[in-house]
Amino acid sequence: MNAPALTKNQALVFEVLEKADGPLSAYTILDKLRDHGFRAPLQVYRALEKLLEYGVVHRLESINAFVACAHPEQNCHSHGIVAFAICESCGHVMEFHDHEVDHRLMDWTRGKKFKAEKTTIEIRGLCEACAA
Amino acid sequence: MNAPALTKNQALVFEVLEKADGPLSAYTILDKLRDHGFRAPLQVYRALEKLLEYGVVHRLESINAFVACAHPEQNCHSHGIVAFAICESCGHVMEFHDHEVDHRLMDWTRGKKFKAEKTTIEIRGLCEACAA
DNA sequence: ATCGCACACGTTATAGCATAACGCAATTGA
DNA sequence: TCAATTGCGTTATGCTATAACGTGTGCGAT
Repeated sequence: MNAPALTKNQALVFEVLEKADGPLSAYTILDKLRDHGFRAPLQVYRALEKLLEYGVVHRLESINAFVACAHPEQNCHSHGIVAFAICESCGHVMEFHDHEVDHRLMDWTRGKKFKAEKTTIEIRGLCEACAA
Repeated sequence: MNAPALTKNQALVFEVLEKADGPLSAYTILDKLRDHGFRAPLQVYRALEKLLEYGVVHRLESINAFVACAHPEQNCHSHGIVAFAICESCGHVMEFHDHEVDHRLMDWTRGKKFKAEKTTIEIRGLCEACAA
């Protein structure tokens, strides 16, 4: 799923996420875009839905927030499972991939004949700076 | 964290989760316990908080639901990271552990000096029966 | 014994996250 | 040109979770 040109709303939402230095909730995004004419949550959620589909934005399930992909130039969907480390103090998020983890999880699903659609890996804790 | 004797509310909530053959939302639990005097969400959330702490219940972040631990006789917290495969069709959940995955994620966090507190691994898709 | 503390509990209210359902406008392609 | 698709705006609603307050009970320390 490669990203076609973004619509106005999608571009606005993406821009907000890119500029943020951490994940944002849909409602926070909404607030940041009120000056640009956003009035309702659905405007944000609809844009997010597409951005997620294009792979340029990730959803952090454990904190109900969204974050711009760390390397949007490539197609993130081709990197296998994306994992996140989320600092609960400063809110910073690190995105990474580990093919061995992918492999082990795929082994498991294959063994169970489970058809995986979407896998979430999120580590919450304290980043180096905050743990000190 | 080993489980002390459960209080009345905790026992009721745990029983509901044990009898269910899939994850339940807090509000679904609430509805099932109205006959036992439950009136408000907090009664459920407070019980769940303790049950999570004792390791006899897991929270599924990606679907905002709760499920009884698959092997509550042991202390689940001692098994390393718990992973879940969640069927989006029938709602069934499989719980598993993979020490190699744990190891890889721990390697990563150690490398980044990230202090992990809680790790979520959830695979959503279709179970064997539903994929057929 | 009784005071103080910790903890479970009950209740009301509110905050935060997400989607349903309707209608309109622009685009596209048969 | 007509039908289908997609994006957009709006109102309303539903689901998830917690804040804040007060009550009662058990239990150890003085």
